[in-house]
Amino acid sequence: MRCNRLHVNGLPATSRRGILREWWHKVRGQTVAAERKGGVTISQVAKEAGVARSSVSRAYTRPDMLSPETVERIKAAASRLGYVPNHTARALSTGRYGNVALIVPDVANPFFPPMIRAAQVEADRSDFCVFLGNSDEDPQKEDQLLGRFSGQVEGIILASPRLSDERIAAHALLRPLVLINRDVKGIPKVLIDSGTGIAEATQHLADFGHRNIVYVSGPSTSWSNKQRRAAVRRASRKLGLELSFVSASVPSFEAGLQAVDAILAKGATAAIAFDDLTAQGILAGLGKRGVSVPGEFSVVGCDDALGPLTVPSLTTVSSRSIEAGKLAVSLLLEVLESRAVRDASYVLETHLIVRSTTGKAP
Amino acid sequence: MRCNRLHVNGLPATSRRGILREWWHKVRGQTVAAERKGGVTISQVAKEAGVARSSVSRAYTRPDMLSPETVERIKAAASRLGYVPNHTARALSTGRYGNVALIVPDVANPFFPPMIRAAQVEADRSDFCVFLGNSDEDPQKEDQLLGRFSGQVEGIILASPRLSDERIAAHALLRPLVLINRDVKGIPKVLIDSGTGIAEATQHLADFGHRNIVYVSGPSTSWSNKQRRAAVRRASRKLGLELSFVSASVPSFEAGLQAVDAILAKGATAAIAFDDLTAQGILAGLGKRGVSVPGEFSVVGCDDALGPLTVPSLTTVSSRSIEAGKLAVSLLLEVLESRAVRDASYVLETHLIVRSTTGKAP
DNA sequence: CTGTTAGCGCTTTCAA
DNA sequence: TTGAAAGCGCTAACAG
Repeated sequence: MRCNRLHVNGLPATSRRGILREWWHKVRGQTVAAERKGGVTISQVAKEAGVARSSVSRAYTRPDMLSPETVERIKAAASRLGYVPNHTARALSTGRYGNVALIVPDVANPFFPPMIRAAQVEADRSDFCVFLGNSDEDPQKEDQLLGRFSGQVEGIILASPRLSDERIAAHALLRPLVLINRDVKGIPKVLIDSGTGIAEATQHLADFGHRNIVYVSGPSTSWSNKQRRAAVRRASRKLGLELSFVSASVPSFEAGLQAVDAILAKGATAAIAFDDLTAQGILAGLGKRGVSVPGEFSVVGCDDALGPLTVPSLTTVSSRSIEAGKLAVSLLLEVLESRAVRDASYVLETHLIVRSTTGKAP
Repeated sequence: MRCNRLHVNGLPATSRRGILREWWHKVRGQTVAAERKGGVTISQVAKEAGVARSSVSRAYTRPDMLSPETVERIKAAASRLGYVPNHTARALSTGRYGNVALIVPDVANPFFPPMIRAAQVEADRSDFCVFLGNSDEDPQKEDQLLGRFSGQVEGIILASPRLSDERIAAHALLRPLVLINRDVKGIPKVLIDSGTGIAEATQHLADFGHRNIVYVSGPSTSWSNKQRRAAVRRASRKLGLELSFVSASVPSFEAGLQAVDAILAKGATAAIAFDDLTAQGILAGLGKRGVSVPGEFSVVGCDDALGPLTVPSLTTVSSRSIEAGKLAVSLLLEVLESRAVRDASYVLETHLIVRSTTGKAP
């Protein structure tokens, strides 16, 4: 009974097909019908089980609406045919995709992977798949990704966007949107408040007798950067420290390395970097110039992206990126469920993690 | 964790809607119709442009079939309404999803992000979106993800799968599949041959006078682990080194840290670790026990996941994960295009990168 | 409880 | 070059 149906339409199958089919049977033990393009449809199952198509549908979505035996019979027929519900068709019909998108500026920046992972896990718990987008720190690209995704996802999470407030707001009207580390009015967000940690860092340096420090800033369109910059400024003023700025526009090891000359030229004895990657670059540059850390110079990073993994281990500000990823997803799902724009902000505070790259001023 | 401020703007939902709509007009100047569920449809554009729905469709998919003015008129109407083609509906109709999935064991393992990024970029070049899956090093989870994705993607890339050959083969029948760092007969794959690099590493240690070394192995289901293990074994035998094994079943900093006692107990003077994360953990553990590196003990990692970023910088084996990601995608797209299972294997060779964690045997 | 009947938004023959 | 119409596979009223 299994194999006959497809042969009836006459055309001799190529021998290649034959081989494939045999293998199929060995591996899965399913009927030939399943070999077709996409797969078995609801109609075939309906016919096989002798019920209406809607009943098959219900067997999967609202089994409680059917008699147990019917469900049983349908499921049996389905598995006999190797039926798998078509996600896409379902989405078209319900308007629910069961997908969310996550867009980050750079997957390879160690700040993001833990966040991505957390988001992925959380989405999975609610049976959502996640699209990942990498904007390469480019607003244009970000905009483009947003557009491409928005047709097939329930909602979007935008992490550390480099896009303008206006464009973000525009997209937020098309799809539920949740922001991470960006504050746009009316849009739900998760903010990692590195300000608190940065303030502690500044205090920490002052305690060690540093009087002249520099903040090595990150991307100009980054909310986090603005926030951190403001925090050092505020704290320095309060503590009477001399503060100057050096800019490393892209957060990377390279950028930090290249910033070292400028940093040293400022006559500072300590630097607070936009992030750990930059800090690590600075450390490398300092080493290359024979400046010892923390003996002659102190460095603090931000985001605790590398953990205690490096030597000397980096004094940094905790990041909470894992919680942020998880929260963003659950916030998004909540918004989706309530179908209302909850203008919520979760703020995660941070603190200084003292390790080995800071010490007494020389 | 200090205090998390949760601030929710508490306007009643109804009045918010009014405000939202007004804002909409300000920001985008679009019609209220666009506010509806998903967005503007082909029919609305058709009406606006005074043409048939099919023409609107053609304006996007086969503009050459239409007169230039008609296309123009349609595009104009479309942008006036803010029309965006519905990816899902299109997929249902054509059977082409325009998506690929990438499944990795652990996004947060620094080996993968560069690969993910490369894959993402390459897919993007051909206008494909990528689903990201994180299996958490769990075969079950991997299987599950495979199932969930397969209904909405063109093809799947499985990086360093922990799944059995049988299950992989089974999935390969349902969807085009490309493997990274796994060798299953009949399935196209990209292999990073760390064997060459590992052999060099062993030679390097022998040159430094080490006679007793240990290989700290990774996940038992990992193809790369088998390959590396075999490579050290082969090289050690050839060089007449004494070799023992310690197992760190999950590749992580933690696992490396915990393996140190066992390593020291073997009486070895050098260790080759499954990957850089593990190596870094070993380094930390050694430091904790006051064993100096490379003075008293040499360590070599694998995958060059951390670059020269750490201090002392890790002697390791190059990884080529970026090329692997890129290749895997282009291989997959090629398979999709030709609709034939090209049983291709790309093999990327590696080499030793000598940095600062290896030295003369004590 | 279950079947019938419309669609979801788009593509794709087939005619005109 | 364009339009009409028939689906893609599934869900969701609305009747029985």
